[in-house]
Amino acid sequence: MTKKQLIIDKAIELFAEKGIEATSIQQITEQCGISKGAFYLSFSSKDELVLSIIDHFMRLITADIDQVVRQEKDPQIKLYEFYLTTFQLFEKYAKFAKVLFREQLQSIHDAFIEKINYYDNLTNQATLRLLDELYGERIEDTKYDVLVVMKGFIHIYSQLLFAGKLPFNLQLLSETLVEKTNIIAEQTKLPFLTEEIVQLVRNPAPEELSTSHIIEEIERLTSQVEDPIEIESLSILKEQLQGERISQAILLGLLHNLANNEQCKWLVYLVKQKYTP
Amino acid sequence: MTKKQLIIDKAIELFAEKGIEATSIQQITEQCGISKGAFYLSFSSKDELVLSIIDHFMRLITADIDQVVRQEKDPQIKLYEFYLTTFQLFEKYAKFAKVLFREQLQSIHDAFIEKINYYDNLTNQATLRLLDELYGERIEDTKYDVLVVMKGFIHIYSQLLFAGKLPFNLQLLSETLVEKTNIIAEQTKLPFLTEEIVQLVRNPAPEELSTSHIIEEIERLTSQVEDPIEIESLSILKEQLQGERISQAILLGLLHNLANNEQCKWLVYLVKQKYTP
DNA sequence: TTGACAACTGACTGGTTAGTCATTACTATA
DNA sequence: TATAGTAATGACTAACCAGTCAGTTGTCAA
Repeated sequence: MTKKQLIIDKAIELFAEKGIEATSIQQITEQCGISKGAFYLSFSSKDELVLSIIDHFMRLITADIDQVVRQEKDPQIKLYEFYLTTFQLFEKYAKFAKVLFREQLQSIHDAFIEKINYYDNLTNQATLRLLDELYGERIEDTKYDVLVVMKGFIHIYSQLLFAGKLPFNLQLLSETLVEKTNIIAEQTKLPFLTEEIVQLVRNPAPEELSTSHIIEEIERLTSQVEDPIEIESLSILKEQLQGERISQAILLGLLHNLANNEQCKWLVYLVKQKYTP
Repeated sequence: MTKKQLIIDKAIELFAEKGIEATSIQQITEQCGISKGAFYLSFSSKDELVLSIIDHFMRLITADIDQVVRQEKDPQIKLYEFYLTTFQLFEKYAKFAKVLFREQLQSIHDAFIEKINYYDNLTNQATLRLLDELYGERIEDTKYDVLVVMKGFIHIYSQLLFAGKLPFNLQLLSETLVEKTNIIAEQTKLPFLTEEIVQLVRNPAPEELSTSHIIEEIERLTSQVEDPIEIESLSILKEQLQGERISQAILLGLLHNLANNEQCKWLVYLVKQKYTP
């Protein structure tokens, strides 16, 4: 484990316990068994640490959820898996999720909200695509309401999950939420949200999806991954993206090689967003 | 306005802007135009200020919502009014509500969560009574889920309210939530929450409802209210509660006299809880 | 063994915090 | 006007904070 990862792990623990604001760098370095100076070799400031943590976890979560929604499957099953994956991710990254819910509207720094909003919007996009597959034109008027209600379900049941000490039956919970979502989507006649939310659910900033940004991510990963297949895949992927014609078959094959490595999930997500239908 | 009230008002503003943790006593006193020492004449610590603020607003909110639910009306109309009142209260005390949502799961101090939970449970009790009126036995299996879903609706739409700069059409929002609530309550077959939540929605601590506690509240108010009718009502109320036989007619009449004064709302709520069916 | 370089340390700076308390200003009664 | 009692002040303490940097330690190659 790199020093950076160690710091992130311990910081998350402390943030979850006491909140970001109330946790000092001192306490984090003590928990890590390193000196204060060593912290500043890995991160230039406390803010950078927090932003790194948000990026780190939100990328994992966003990529996983997107992957579930992109599958070629019965949309009803995907809806179930969407809920289940979401709750499983919250369980897996419980401490981070606690921090997230905790500081939610809270700022300390506008940059934090902005970053969280950015990833939130990405997930909203994926969810809207799923809703379109599920109900299509039938919920044209109410789709934003259905989206928001789904987020409300997730939000409030997550709170219970965190308040109670677990373990909950997440499969059963997801089943009941699928039922509720279908009922709401099929029966709701009155829309509330129309255009206001379009601003809130705005498209993600496009610069993230530039080819050069993706190439950078590949180069970053090249120095981190160890598996030879993955290294070669990254190398070929770079060539493909820089070449003139891109073979979908090769692309998908390469992404498949990389999909199981947590570090590469974000890259896979970015490439799929940009180059696959 | 008392000095205490001035401090509460300005503190709420600053807390809403920057969060509780990030707001110093210094800043609060500067905003009030008083010295640091003067603050400590009104509150013994920052924690006491925060707890006072929570009490102050949660009492107003709890009492108002309880009053809506207690009316003798068509339950469907009460459901609508329940939502509308909730959102109107959030709008009225927007700054406090922001602080509440902001620090939500956050502790800084366990005492804060405990207090918020206490009032949350009171509102849950009122909501469950309303659900019983609305759907009775039909939702015996799913009533806790319906309760939680209602809270999810309120939570997530409130977040939108706070994120967007308002103004939203709260009447329309409440109408759509009535529709959604009815749909969920009448159509949901699969229960998820059963007994776990009974622990979370536990009854409020009973000591709050002791007669002596209510008498104390009357005495506290006697030195604060100015309207002669209200002063006399408090005096007679005290006699009634200390006497052996309590006349329901007199009681209700007195409560009616006091109901319009914001300061007295909590007393009215307490007496109704204890002495009226 | 030596030298070069990177990793690491922790005392230190300048700043902010909650809370205290000797002192002063004000107010009301005699 | 004199006096007693209360309200208010703000300099002060001790603790903590993020971030810095001169100096130490560890490592590896020559």
